[in-house]
Amino acid sequence: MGYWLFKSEPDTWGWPDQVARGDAGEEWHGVRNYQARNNMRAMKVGDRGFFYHSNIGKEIVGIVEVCRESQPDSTTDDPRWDCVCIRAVQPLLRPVTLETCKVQPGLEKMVLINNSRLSVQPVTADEWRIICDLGGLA
DNA sequence: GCCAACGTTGGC
DNA sequence: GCCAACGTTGGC
Repeated sequence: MGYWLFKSEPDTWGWPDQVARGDAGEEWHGVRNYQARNNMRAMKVGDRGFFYHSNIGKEIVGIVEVCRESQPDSTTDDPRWDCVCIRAVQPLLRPVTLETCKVQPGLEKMVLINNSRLSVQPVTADEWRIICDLGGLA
């Protein structure tokens, strides 16, 4: 299974918005960056992702699941852009802040820390486990 | 609110 | 194909 991280400004689309979509999920539209798009194209249904609040909070707040493979982005006619759908799975019991990630052994190489501008990022299985632990999930 | 980093655009 | 200009992102 693949692990990923999705960033969103909570002002625009936050974890509560994502939860409100329920199992139907939400199209992760609006990505206009090739690296981020390529990451989405590599996703499979059932892959897991962290939901990260940028700017406000700067913390990982929840876990999502990819519920549709990448398809054309409905918000543009530009055929270059497509995106997956994700649905909320569960919140972290305790959000994991960027600050925590920066000092946590094992997370030094996280894309979140080294390429903070990439909006859809891969996460390694080790990083996933460490952050779930920090977040209070078994 | 500022600014550094970085990706994209477009002229040549 | 190069590169300068520009816009956006996101931490601080």
